[in-house]
Amino acid sequence: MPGHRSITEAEKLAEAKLGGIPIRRDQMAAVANIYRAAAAVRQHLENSVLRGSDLTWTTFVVLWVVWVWGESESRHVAEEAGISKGTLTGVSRTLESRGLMRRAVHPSDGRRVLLSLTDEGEALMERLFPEFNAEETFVTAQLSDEECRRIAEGLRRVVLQVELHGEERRLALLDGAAPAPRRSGRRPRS
Amino acid sequence: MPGHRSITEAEKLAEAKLGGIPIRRDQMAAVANIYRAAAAVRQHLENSVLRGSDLTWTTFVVLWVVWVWGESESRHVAEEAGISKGTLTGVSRTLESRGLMRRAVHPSDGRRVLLSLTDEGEALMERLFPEFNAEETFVTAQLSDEECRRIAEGLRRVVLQVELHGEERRLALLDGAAPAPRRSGRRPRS
DNA sequence: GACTGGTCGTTCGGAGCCAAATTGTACGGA
DNA sequence: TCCGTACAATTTGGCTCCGAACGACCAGTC
Repeated sequence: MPGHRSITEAEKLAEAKLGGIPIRRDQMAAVANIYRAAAAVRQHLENSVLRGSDLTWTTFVVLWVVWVWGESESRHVAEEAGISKGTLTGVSRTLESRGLMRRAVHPSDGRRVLLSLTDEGEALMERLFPEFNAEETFVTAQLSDEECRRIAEGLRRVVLQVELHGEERRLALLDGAAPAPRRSGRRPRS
Repeated sequence: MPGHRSITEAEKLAEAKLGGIPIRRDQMAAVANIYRAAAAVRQHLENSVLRGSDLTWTTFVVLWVVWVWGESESRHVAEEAGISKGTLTGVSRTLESRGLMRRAVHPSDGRRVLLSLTDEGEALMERLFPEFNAEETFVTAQLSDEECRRIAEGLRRVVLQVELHGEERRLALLDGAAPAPRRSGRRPRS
């Protein structure tokens, strides 16, 4: 498990490494812990309630989105679930093959695909969600309701900051330079 | 981008779906936002400072851990970086092949491997870390220092809760039943 | 020395993931 | 009707990740 050596200690070492160049420690600690917590929570949930139903975090989130919002177009589902359209294609087909999800073409626009839960999927979520929520409660057991709300609100602001200004910021950083292609992924044809 | 439909609205829908079964909303919102924020932050950092040096989040974290803590045994690095031993094997070899990291067998125990940065790796981190920290500051720009500290502290409690009591909890949930094997992963030889 | 049990890192199978390229549908003008 | 553009999902390629199985190694015991 991560974090046995304290983060605050790490901050000091990092600062020493840089010999005087100042570091925003609070921001560093916040980001580091966001990621740690996300990984810990995901791992715990996959290894407790989800494993039993043979779901991963991603498949569960996709099911959850469709369950909550009802029949939806797939690009919206991808957006809500925080995954790319390409990933959703695979995930939704897996779920379809397991009889939990339906995929139908939009009645008036042949390009779009509508996702909805089957009765079986519906039943699964009704059973699973309370269990899931119980584990959410477990992992946050050291926080009061008020603290949970505070944290949720703070993190919402982080997400919003990136959504609203991230693109612009990245462009500014590049400063006109070439956007440096991703190492993985499909290569240009030529 | 995720989250255009509000989470609070989703909570109400989920509760309605369950027809009276109570949900811990604050805990649900906290967990959902932890994950959203982690994904958003990771994406922003990979697409800004890391992309230029052809690093992913994981490779950067591994470099960072070794940079901060100095030469370390690989199982400790995996633990600190929050990745599995298996993943670290691949990552550290990639970094070695790029001349950023050294891998040496432990002088007195032939099983262990010691990881350290090369001069080139050291130089890269000295250049990169301030840039990284600047983006950490960017994503948390809507939060005060005090709020960053509060959030970091709250999330630390979440991580600790899972680390300290997660295993026990998962065993209790299974209640003696078989641990339900993972779908993916290496199969027995037989 | 040969067992034995425990602890390393490594291997490997399957799922996930992104983003570019591609395919297919829609729709407004020539 | 035939284009061209726009926008939808899908395919594809490369990489990441976990975790079970595995093999190398260590220490203790007989």
